[in-house]
Amino acid sequence: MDMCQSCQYNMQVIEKIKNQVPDNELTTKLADMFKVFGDNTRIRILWTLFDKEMCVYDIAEKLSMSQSAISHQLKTLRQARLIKSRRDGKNAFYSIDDDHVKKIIEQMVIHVEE
Amino acid sequence: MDMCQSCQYNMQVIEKIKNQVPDNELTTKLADMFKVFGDNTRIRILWTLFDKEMCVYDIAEKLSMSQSAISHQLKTLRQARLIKSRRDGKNAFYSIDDDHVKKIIEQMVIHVEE
DNA sequence: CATTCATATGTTCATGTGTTCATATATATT
DNA sequence: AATATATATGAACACATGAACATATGAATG
Repeated sequence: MDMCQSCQYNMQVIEKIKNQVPDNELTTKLADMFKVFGDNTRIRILWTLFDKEMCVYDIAEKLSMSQSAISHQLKTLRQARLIKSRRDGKNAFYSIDDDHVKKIIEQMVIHVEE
Repeated sequence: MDMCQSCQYNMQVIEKIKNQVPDNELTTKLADMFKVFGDNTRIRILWTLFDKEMCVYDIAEKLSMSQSAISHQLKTLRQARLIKSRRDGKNAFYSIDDDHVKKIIEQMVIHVEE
């Protein structure tokens, strides 16, 4: 079967993982990154930003949550480099920072929907 | 560019995600599943099981942790259906339950290693 | 059936986490 | 400069979580 670039990359990763003692530094990084995804509010924020940028107020409104709660979670997501922000006057617009973020969520959707 | 089956599936998922109000039931499932991955011990267990089944004692030994701690985490992983177990005499052998588990970890490895 | 080995589980404790509330900062407008 | 609007931040609280410890269960073996 033909394999796209992304799947070829995956194969390389599998080879790297196989038969190795788990590297604690790497697994810690992985776990920490999974933790950032492991909150309903943050997933909903990422979902909301999936294909467009939005300002804080609009995210809060869309998710029916307080501006403060959203802002706190945006900070967490920004620190993890999953989203980026840009200021435009009084507003701060947030968007997904990395295509991997989408792939990771997609993969999990595939998993939980089976 | 040619796309493999897996990537075509991803495209379908993107379409599903775009422009939708986040479905709270789905995002909760996603977050809960990410949470299970979001612990260093559990990631190390999954890593250890990546290409072979192992019994509890050997996992504990390999990760230099107590049998009790490993057993507790195995229970969490089993409840989330990420691993399955089979008994053979006195031993319980655990293995990855679903190829998605590998893909999800691979995707995250790709992400954190950039 | 008593013992041993492998695994599972209940409880406790310390630590981590998410939200709320109050307040601070930043930018635009008058 | 004063005010309004948008966002960020700090502290506090309730709740979740992971490991340690003690103990229970289950299976093999004498």
